Amino acid sequence: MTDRKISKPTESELEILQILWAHGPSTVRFVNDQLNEKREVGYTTTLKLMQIMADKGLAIRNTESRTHIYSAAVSESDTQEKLLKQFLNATFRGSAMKLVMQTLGNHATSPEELDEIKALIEKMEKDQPK
Amino acid sequence: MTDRKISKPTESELEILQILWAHGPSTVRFVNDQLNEKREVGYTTTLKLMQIMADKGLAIRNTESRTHIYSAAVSESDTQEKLLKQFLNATFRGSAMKLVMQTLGNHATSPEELDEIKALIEKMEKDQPK
DNA sequence: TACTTTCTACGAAGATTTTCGTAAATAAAC
DNA sequence: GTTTATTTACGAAAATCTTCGTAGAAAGTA
Repeated sequence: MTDRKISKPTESELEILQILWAHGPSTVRFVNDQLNEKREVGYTTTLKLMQIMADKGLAIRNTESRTHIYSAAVSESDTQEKLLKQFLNATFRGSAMKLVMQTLGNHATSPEELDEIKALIEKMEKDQPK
Repeated sequence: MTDRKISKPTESELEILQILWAHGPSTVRFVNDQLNEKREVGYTTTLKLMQIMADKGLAIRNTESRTHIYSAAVSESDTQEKLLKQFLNATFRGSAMKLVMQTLGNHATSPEELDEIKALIEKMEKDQPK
């Protein structure tokens, strides 16, 4: 169905989107091979999921040749932003700060990355001073 | 079933956990009322969910009085940490930095909170210098 | 050409999650 | 004491998500 609003991808759909974002337009075979590097998935399972994604408007498919080519129809950053918002509300009751603190505290971040984050914070403080 | 490993809460279960974390041990009636401030949910729906949560080990119930009292059986921070890890991998392919940047960039954070985050970063850099 | 492989379409089974109706027990109200 | 309201238990329907089997078309191979 060509729905007005694009629905939130399921976990499996997100997995496929990650592959499409990382590798660009791909065949079902390629996506399935990628998935199978992590876990066993049947070919028709992947096919069906990608067809559903095309239906939902999450992917676009080019049917010119017999082997269809699928591409992501939603951008990575838009999707991340939307999912982040939901996750933030559902899991951290909307507290961006708690999420950031928890992330920094528990997940590896290089000194360069920390500097980059600090720079962003300082920029934000400058733009909107106390 | 008393399962060894406590399973990841579903969205609805997480919603209920949030209420239990925020308000402490509660009755089904109270939780249902809280839920209904956001959206319409039937009483027996909430009851069933909470019974399932007790089965799964996500909640503990006290059945001493007729009106059972449920409490969270998992801690808020442990659950956040577990869910964050999964979300980070699924949505940001494991890049903690991208998630932090995206969060700071798009979600309101007060100057005080920004300072607190900056302080954490500086502490991390001191503990593990370049 | 005949055989094999690869691909899409389709439908449906399986699994999980969410919802609720009904019944029975207990408590409260009259 | 009878009626009404509240609560739990149970089961199953509904909704969503995941998986795959089968069939047929198209392409490749001997």
